[in-house]
Amino acid sequence: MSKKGKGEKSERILDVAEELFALHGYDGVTMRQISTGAQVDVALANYHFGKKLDVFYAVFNRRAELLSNTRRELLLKSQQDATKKPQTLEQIIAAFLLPLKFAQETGDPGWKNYMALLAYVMTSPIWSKILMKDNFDKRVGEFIEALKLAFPKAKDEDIHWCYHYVSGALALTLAQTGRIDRLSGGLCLSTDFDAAYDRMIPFVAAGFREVCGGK
Amino acid sequence: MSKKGKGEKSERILDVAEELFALHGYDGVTMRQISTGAQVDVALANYHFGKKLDVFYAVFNRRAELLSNTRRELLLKSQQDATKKPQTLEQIIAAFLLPLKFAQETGDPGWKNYMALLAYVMTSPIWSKILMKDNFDKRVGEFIEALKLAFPKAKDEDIHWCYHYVSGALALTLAQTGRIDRLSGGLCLSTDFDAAYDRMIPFVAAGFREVCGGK
DNA sequence: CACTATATTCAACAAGTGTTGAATTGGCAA
DNA sequence: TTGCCAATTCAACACTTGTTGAATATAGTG
Repeated sequence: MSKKGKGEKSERILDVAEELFALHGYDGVTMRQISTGAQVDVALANYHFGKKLDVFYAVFNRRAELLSNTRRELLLKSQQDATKKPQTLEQIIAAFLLPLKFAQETGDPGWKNYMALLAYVMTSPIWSKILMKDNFDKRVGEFIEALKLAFPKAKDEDIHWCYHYVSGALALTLAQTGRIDRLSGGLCLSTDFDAAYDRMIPFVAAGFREVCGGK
Repeated sequence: MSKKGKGEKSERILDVAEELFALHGYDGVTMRQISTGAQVDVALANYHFGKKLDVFYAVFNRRAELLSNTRRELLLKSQQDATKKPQTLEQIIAAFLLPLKFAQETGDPGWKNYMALLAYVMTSPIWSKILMKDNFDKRVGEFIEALKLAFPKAKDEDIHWCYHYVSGALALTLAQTGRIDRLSGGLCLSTDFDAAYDRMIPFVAAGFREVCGGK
């Protein structure tokens, strides 16, 4: 039914590629590592997706749309709930962050790898320009518009910088580098997205109120 | 005088490698790209530094110590200034962030590349484990101790997560991906570290106070 | 000058890279 | 059966990779 990659081997290739790209980056992964990991011939990935670059794109796009749609749904839903008044700041931020938490809770272990891949793309000077503009920038635009409504007196400059900090805190969380595990002596775990998001929302909400005006 | 790499060609190699590694990552750069960029033979980098991995380490370590020392100096200085009472939260955060701003202001264009490299290392699941433990983790430990003094009632868990958010906001700023430029329509610039740090300090300070207790 | 140690280049190797055209398999329809 | 198309494997290609040992240049010292 789907346009590309019907077979199960095709999805296995994407799964393995997802994990490897997330861990080693685009250039740190070879087609043979992918194919041996998926237990298929080296030529099969090329047959299904085209060049190595297209494999990378296929991996990235596979879950991008789903994530983007969930974000929009949550944002719209919270807008409808708060009929008259603008949404609360926490609602806006939650609509932006929680879809990642929900994806994690589906149980599909591939999401964990995809989030690390997303962090890799977000922080790369090269990939961020190529891959973030299609799906993600549109949602970010809506997110920023909602923030402008929540802080009508704030300068656009301030809102964009504050969003930038949220984006950074999120990216490092998605990356799951394990650094917080070591620094905290095991008290905090990189993979504990519940703990991460529960604190991140009040943290960045307070930051927004401080920088973008009282309210 | 220095133990390694006296010649100017040797430094040219590090400069070019620094720029390329920051942009493309470790695996995205070849020894020949480095050598042609530095206008030297391909074997020279091996002669001076050893294997490709050692070149990468040499690039990273060249400025790591200097940065780490500046951080300690600023942290100690602010501790002495506020003799009795613990430092203000803003002082602690500034001691952590401003050394990067100062390095930028030296005029050496290499620092810009090094910061992108630092972001690459910080967000990489692999490199962060290898490279951050020597110089940086020690300073982070002192930083977190100072935060514990500033928030004596806070749970260690909360402090570590909040530091994690600061670290993420910093990393994405250092990466200079140019994304904020595009999203803001040119209103904000990735390379404008002044604008980034001036807002980042009050932003994360408010976040800390929210999550780690009133004060 | 000669001697020496360092710095730099030259030439080449073995291994690994992405990619592709041909060959093979497998299932399904006529 | 036969034919057909998609999926998969096989084998190989041209090219690039990191690395190294030998050769050459350079500069400092006696």
